[in-house]
Amino acid sequence: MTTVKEVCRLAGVSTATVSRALKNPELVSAKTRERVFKAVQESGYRPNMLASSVKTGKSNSLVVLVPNLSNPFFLRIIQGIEQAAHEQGYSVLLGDTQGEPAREHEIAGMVLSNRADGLIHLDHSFPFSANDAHLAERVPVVSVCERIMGDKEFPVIELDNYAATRSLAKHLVNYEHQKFGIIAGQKDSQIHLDRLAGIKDVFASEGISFDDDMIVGGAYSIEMGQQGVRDLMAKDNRPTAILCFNDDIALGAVFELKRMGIRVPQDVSVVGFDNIKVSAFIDPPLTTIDQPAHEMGRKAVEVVLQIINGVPLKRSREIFPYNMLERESSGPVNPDF
Amino acid sequence: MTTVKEVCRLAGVSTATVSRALKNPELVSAKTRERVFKAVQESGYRPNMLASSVKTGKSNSLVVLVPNLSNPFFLRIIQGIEQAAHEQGYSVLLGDTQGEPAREHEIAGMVLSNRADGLIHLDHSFPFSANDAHLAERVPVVSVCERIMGDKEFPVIELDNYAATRSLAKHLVNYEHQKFGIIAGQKDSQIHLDRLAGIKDVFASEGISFDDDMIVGGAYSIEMGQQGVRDLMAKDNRPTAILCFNDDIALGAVFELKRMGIRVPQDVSVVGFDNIKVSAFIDPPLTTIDQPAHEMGRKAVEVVLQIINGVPLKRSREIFPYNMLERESSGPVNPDF
DNA sequence: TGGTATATTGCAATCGATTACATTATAACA
DNA sequence: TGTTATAATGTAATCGATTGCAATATACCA
Repeated sequence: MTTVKEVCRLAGVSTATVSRALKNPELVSAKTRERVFKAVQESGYRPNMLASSVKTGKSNSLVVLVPNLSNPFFLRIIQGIEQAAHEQGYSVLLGDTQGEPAREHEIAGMVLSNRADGLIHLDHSFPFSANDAHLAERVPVVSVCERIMGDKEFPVIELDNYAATRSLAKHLVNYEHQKFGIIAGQKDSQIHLDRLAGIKDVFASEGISFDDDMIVGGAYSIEMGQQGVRDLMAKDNRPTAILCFNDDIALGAVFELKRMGIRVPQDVSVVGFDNIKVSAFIDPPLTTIDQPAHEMGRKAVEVVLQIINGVPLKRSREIFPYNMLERESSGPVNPDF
Repeated sequence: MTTVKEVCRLAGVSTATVSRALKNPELVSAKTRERVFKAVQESGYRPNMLASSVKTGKSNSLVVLVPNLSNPFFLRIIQGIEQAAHEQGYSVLLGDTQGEPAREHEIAGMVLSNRADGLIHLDHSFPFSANDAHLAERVPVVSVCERIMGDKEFPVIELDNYAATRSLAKHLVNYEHQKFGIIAGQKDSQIHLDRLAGIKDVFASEGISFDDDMIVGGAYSIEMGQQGVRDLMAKDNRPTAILCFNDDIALGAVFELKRMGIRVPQDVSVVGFDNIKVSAFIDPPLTTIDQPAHEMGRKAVEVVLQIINGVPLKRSREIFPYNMLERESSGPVNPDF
């Protein structure tokens, strides 16, 4: 591999000059600069990023922890992250944890071993091992769309989940629905509680009775949506409206309802959450909450870089606006169902 | 940050011993080893990966070039890559190029600057800039699902695209279809040619006339599928069967056909390619070619690591088996359409 | 117990950059 | 032209690890 030495030889200057010519050209005379550039060109020299990182102490990369790469919603966030990071000269390390704590610890450890300067977490778990917990104090961490559990409060980029599900619930209540079902994702997270609270508060103020028995689910997947529908429809008071805590669940729910011969939305209304791309193109198009995932990803980079650079944060919680998209999967209640 | 020095101090040994205790424990006596471990524990020491990478010359990471992160098919490949990489102690750098050559060059440059040891390319473009082309000679590169254009032949992990589209075409011909439309993705790639050849050869041997005029498209997106359907249906001889070159296109095609009041598959059959997750859950479920994307991603890692480690490759082209999934978006021709 | 083989450990060079400090060249000015 | 301020360059230390070689400690054997 060609190193700076080779360039020195070709240009007849010292390593210091080469380094300066490339990083701080203004410190080097125009003549020498040209000579160095030509030597770089000739030799095909590329500075060894790792070596410079050792010296500067910055790896110029961020690591992103994803609970499950197959969820297309995360993709939009990651895309935003990747773009913003690149604009700032950072590269993105990807870690798919599959929800396994061991993997999380391992990947989060990258920040501790100088492989990454900061961590963006797309899940609610505390990503470090108990052993490393105290080390995590000094590590730049931001979470997106979820709040990280545990003692330490990390900055978070999120949606007003409470208000968003309120909107959804009101939307359905306006259509005269009285009997509801909920297919949730992971139930141990803060966003689950927020979303549930939003719904229940609407029910309470509208005088709609709701039993926790009508909450099913447990994972953010299409299959969970199918299973959830089967569970709900087996109950005594079948719901006429189903709130799904993400679009994958809603997709599965719609699919399963239709398979069972139940019409959407004529018999049962279904609403989702996230607005993944396909939601607009299924039959019927899904009523859902649009999260500005791309922008949220970008914001996460902005915030984590502020922490890295020691810029004080204006606030530790960035709340993004949501947008309820009323499409055709929800409609007036069917009294005969 | 705690460095090896701190551990030395606590354990009362030299840096060499600490390094060995951690990397080659068998070279250190049990007693000292324990002392070192305890010191590591106490100090919360984490070896600086970058520093060790400088010395060893290996970054232990791979960079993945994705043309467009919003295509869910890539996700499955990336997931396979990420898993396999992690199992081998490698981490994955993600680069979303958005098809922009400048971005590609920049990201591919990571391998040249020692930031990554190898490159996995999910597109057909030659990823290096003209300037770096000669440097690319010594760089471990593998492509997945696409063949990289240019003089140099890189190892490739791919499907037998020719045979796969043959199967699709035969499947439709068996249903007595005579009038076909194709909605393609990027038309300048090898896989496009392979897929087209497969279809045309079936047509030729079956005596079906086909005009290139019936090939529309140009991008692998849902919107392209919609546009493609509009283009095809505006033609004099409307097709009764449409071959889409990926599932996103097919999704858009099905959506648009239904929107136009054309039934799928009763009036028009639609087939896709890739088998993304949702394809099984739309209405109607999509007939498509299942690519073992996850396995292909894993294979890509295996191959690129072989190149990195100087293990001679058995073959430079790994062909994976495809699987045609006959679902409900395709059926017998409707003579009255 | 003495001597050799082997297991442990430390010293110091090294990886490929960056950068503080020292030195030399150039410019500016009286 | 001599002096001083400034620009340009070089020397060598440094970042935090790894590792070849040398030195020392222990084990083994006669």
